[in-house]
Amino acid sequence: MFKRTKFNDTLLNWYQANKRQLPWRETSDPFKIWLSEVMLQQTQVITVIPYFEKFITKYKDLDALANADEEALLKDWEGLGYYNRIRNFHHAVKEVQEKYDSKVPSKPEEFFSLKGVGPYIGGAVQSIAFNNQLAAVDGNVLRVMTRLNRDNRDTTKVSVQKDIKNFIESDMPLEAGDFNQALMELGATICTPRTPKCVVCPVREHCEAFKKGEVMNYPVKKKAKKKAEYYYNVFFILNDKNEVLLFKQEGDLLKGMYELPRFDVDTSLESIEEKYGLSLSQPSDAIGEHKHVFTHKIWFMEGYVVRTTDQHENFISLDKVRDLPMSVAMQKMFKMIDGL
DNA sequence: TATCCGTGGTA
DNA sequence: TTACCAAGGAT
Repeated sequence: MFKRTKFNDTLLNWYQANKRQLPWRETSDPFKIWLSEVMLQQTQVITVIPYFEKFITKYKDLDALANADEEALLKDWEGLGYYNRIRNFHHAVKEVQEKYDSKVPSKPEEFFSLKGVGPYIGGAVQSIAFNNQLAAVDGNVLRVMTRLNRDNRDTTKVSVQKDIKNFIESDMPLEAGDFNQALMELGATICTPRTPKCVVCPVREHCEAFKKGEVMNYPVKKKAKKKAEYYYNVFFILNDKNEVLLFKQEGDLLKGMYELPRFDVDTSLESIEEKYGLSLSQPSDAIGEHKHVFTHKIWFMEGYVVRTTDQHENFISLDKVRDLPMSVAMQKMFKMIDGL
């Protein structure tokens, strides 16, 4: 273990002199700080910035977002991924509106009970917005701490993350929010995964891995599973008014987003006709193909055009399609029929 | 606890 | 190309 007191001071001083100007650092509004942390979950700063600006412009305060329609929020979130984040945030914000008079709870136990608030977001918001003495342990912090301590435990384990959180909180500086952000900032800009800039690291004298020349050995984590591959035919089912058949996605993946009919490649046209109660023309030749990579799976999609003269309540004019929340996978499919 | 959730960037 | 990673949480 390294000497925490001196380390804390050195890191805080480095942070004050080197911190990046980020939009969410220009506000003290707990609602906006919370929103930024939800967006930043598993998402890079550079990606989040334009979405954060759009949201705080469109939703000025907690009530504005609480009163918004879920579909409008999903549309604004479109392209950011992990769509349950905004659905959970919407749910949580409505709970704050009802139970806490639209004021973000400054009591950790109340805040942690809200949907989508886990150890990281809870610690981050409570420390940054209310200066509660809690750690915010993200991937940056895990990397920094395991290098400092030559901690070779598997950081994908929640138990290890929890232990590191406790270690940080055992000697938390008074400026808890700044300290959490300092640890993350160090990880994001100096103590990076592939090419850490140890030569300019303000705390390298405290770093056991640096002293041993083993920085690249940390963090230790279990290898990711290979992605499962799925092969689909995706259908543009068009009626005589040139409207397209579209459905709101159910299940876990992309829940709430709209999608074209998507079937395993060996699905017969007859079973599709039966499912929708439509009489369909023979599919066109494939109009394009697209590979889409998710965290745990890969979709290989091939697009086809099919015609029908039958009625169905899910036909939507192509003009209105762009107003619906749509995953990037489906956006790429729709580019195949531009000009059709 | 292990697995599932999006998307874009990098070496 | 492949694998990894990014201010993680729910189940």
